[in-house]
Amino acid sequence: MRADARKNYDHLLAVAQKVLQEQGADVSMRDIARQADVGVGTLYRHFPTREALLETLLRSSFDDLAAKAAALENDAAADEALVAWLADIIGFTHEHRGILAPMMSAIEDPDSALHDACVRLKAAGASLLRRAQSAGLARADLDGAELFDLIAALAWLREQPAHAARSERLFSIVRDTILRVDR
Amino acid sequence: MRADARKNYDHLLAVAQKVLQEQGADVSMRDIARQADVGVGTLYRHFPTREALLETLLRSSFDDLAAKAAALENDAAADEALVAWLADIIGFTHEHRGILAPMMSAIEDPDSALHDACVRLKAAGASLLRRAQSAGLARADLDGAELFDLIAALAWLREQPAHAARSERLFSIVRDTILRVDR
DNA sequence: TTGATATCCGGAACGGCGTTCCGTATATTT
DNA sequence: AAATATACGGAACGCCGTTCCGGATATCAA
Repeated sequence: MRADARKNYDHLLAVAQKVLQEQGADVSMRDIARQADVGVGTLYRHFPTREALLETLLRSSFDDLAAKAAALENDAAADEALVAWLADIIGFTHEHRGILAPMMSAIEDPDSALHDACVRLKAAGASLLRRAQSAGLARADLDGAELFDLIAALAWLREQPAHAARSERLFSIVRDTILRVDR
Repeated sequence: MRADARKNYDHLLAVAQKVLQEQGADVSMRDIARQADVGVGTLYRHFPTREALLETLLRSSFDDLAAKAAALENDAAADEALVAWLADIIGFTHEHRGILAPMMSAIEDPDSALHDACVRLKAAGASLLRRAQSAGLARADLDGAELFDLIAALAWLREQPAHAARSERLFSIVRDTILRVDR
């Protein structure tokens, strides 16, 4: 990569990080380019799709979430481990406003730059769920896909201004539902 | 209203109904005008916002939902009544793809043409919930706002292609959560 | 140092969007 | 038939995502 290209690439990443954080993941590509004092062509050359940009920006966060999940696999309390990770991932989507929509399309599109990250998250959740189920700490009639749906739904709710106040409340309701073991 | 205006109004409504059903509630206003062989100005004159158009189109559906709720108030089984109505409203949002987003903003915006309809739905759900709670058939630690959130989340999930297959499954999970009475 | 060349940049261009506005046409009333 | 009120169409404005290419710039070879 040519030196000027590298510089632009790094600069774009830095600016995009700030702008995304301020405006949400659905800012216009033009805005990002403008804020970086760069032509829109330059932005698209380095990141051919919005998802490619998001993937690059969030890779470390995704890695963190995966690492956290792996660490929690060894946590003594399988139920608390699962719940803690759920809270993490919902916090993540909330922290990165607007990321949910691209993730939901990415999970269905193997060509999306975000596809792998989503699949990894889903698998990590499924694994934590299975462990909790094996320990008899989570309801048995739930699979990874369903868990992912529940997480996504909670994350979506959290993006709705009208719902903000009830965020923790609904999380705890869903938590109880997941952990409830019929006895 | 002038005769030609009335004609256009009716025609627009008919065309919009068809187009919305085919393309979802987020079709471009231009498309609607085009399909109706009408200038875009004419569409906007009759329906100054997309929400105004949606409200007019769906008014009868909203009324039906309200009437259904009222009828269910007299149903012997308060729990089944609540669940039946939940299924109805989720079916409604699914039938009218794309209606959820405008509804979620409308509920926070008293000036939206959809605001009243949303408030009525929320109130109807809350009422059915209270009745089930009084009968000891629904968990007591849930209020109307939270119920509305749960419905919205399920409706949102149902709009996600990736989730389609698990639609009924998750509905029944949430149903159990709502109806579960700690004993 | 000086070409030559590969690479990269900026921004115009295309088609689409929501929305506003107004000159023109049509219906209604006098 | 003339006057008036009303409604119509679509151009215009400023946004958007995305593509494309002429010109600028960095790198490399001589």
